[in-house]
Amino acid sequence: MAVTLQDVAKLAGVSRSAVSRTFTAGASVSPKMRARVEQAAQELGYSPNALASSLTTGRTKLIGLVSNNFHNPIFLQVFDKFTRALQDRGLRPLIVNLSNETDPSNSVRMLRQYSVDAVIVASSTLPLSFAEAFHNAGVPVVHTFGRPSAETQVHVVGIDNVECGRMAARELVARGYTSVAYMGGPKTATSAQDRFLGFAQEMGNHPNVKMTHSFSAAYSFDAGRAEMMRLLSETPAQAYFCGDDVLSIGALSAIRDRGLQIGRDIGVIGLNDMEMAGWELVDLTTIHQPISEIVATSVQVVETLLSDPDRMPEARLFPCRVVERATLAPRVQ
Amino acid sequence: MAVTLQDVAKLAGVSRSAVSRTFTAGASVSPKMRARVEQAAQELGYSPNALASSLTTGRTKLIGLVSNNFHNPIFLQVFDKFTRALQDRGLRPLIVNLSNETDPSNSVRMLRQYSVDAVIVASSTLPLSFAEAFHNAGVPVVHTFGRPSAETQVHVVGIDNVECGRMAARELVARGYTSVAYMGGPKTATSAQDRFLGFAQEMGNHPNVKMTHSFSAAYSFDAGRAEMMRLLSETPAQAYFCGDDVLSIGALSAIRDRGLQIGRDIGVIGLNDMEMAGWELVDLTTIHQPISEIVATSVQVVETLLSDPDRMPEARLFPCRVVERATLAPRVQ
DNA sequence: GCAAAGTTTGCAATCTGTTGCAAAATCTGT
DNA sequence: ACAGATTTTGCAACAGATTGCAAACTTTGC
Repeated sequence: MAVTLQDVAKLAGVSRSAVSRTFTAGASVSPKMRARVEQAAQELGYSPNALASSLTTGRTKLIGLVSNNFHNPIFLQVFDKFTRALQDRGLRPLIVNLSNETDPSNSVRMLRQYSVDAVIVASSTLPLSFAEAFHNAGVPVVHTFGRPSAETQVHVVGIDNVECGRMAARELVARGYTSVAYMGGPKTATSAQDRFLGFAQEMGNHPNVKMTHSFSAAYSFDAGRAEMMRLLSETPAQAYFCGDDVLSIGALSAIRDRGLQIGRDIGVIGLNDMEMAGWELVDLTTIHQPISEIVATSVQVVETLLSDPDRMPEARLFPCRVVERATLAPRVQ
Repeated sequence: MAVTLQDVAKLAGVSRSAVSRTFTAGASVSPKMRARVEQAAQELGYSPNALASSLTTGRTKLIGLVSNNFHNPIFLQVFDKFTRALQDRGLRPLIVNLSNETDPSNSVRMLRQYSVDAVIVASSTLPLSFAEAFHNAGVPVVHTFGRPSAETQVHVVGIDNVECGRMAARELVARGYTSVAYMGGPKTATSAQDRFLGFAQEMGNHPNVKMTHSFSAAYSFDAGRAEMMRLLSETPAQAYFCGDDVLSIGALSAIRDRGLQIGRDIGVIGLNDMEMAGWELVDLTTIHQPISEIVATSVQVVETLLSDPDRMPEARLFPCRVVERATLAPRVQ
């Protein structure tokens, strides 16, 4: 059914090599030859088989894009940007949905079977070991939204979660709250841990402000709402740093339900600055995470890794900034 | 670097065919042989090269998943379900993000180069011709969320948008509104057209109720908000059927901004029943679209198409139902 | 224990394309 | 028009697997 190199060669009356070369950038073909081949190819509707060529070249241009985060709307943006950036460079994203997996070995095997040229692990909740499994299998890998670490061999692109924790803490202190809390994502997520670390660290500088903390079950609306419900039934803090916007929105929902007024009775600051955070009915004060830059950089790193797979691993962390909206009390002069 | 069939064969002291057969389900290998090969494979960490095998078998197990909808949160659910359903069947989704494309030919070419076994077009805004382009290229295709048509050769899985339009109209009439409107998605989207068709058709049975309509720029929050802003500055209807939940939420935002009370002053009914529609701060009355079934069926159809590519095309449409929440006036007795 | 039937195995061709190498063709300068 | 340099072309081997076929083995029935 499909038309092959062979068919084109026959029709054009030339060797198979000639056809191959017309479709290989930088190969030596005379204009005359090229014209003849292209004519024949046109006629037959030929287009080269990328998989067959990958056999000899050792390059598939397939990039594994693995994530376990298919419930947080921010990841739709992430996927959008990733898929576009990759295809703009002629690379093809092969998606792996890890939602229930805890064991990397399956995905490693599968992606190796498809000879992906590299893997992007896009998750702030997967442990370092996950990305490392790819590295150990000899596949270049970048961990987007990962935790940087001196000992690892994997490239990391993301934000400094510890610094974000500090930033949130400073922000709450500056608003004059005297009792604050961290309501994190799942305890096992590196991002949840690091954000807490920074938060607690900064609060250490303000012994007169009371600090508590807790973790919720997932980075999801329901988890945020449930956790805030629980907190409100005890003695709540004056303001919360929620580990993520969608968690924050869940928390806001619980707070409203209790008839408390957000911003005045109780403050919330999130993290991510997802599109929805700016919607009038949410209007969430949050820490902006520069998703576009993170994704763009990740793809860039992948690209350099393609030509230089053993390049020294580095961590590329982007600065964040707080976006002031309506869920915190005004700054104290 | 990579270990091949050859290497395993050598180590096990058997022919390459033997190794190939141990890794091919249903091939004839003695238990003794199999054990020996598996032992050797284990030792070398061998796993077969899916791409090389696809050369001879003509099957890649790659499924093109093409969409242009990376801004509507409902599509994160869609991707989640698709990627899982596919990988549960040993199929691999190769994503194509079409956001800016209008010409199918690029994606057709690209997916043919990668020899995808089939394509899923997941979009309610792309024209029929898009999916047909794949069919014409000889690639089995199912159009999820597409518009069924008697003349086409492509399989369609989705909902009956015309019926949904009628359903919305009946619902608004039952609430006693005397002036209603349709605020659709982009005029070029088949879903927006069909929903309007049904809406207008049903309203034809109620000449005493005034009906108007308009289309917005996209299925997005911003578009919904902008369009509702515009409508409110003229003489708004009492209730709106918005073509989609995210559009509805945009509209709600505009309505609140005007200081109008939702449900009492002005009614809104959406379509999709996205997760967010159930969040307390949204609480949107909407028409539920059974995403899970639609996706599951789409993948099923793809699977049957793999073994029987020329199977008669059919449309599989799922019933929808309205989910009553807080954005419409109560039903009139 | 033997022939017939049934299994398992290996050989060699095949899938589609790339590439090093040497032969053929073309170009250059005079 | 010719030698020498340069470019273009085709041959044949190769990438990593699968598979029809026939040879080699096992099993079965008697």
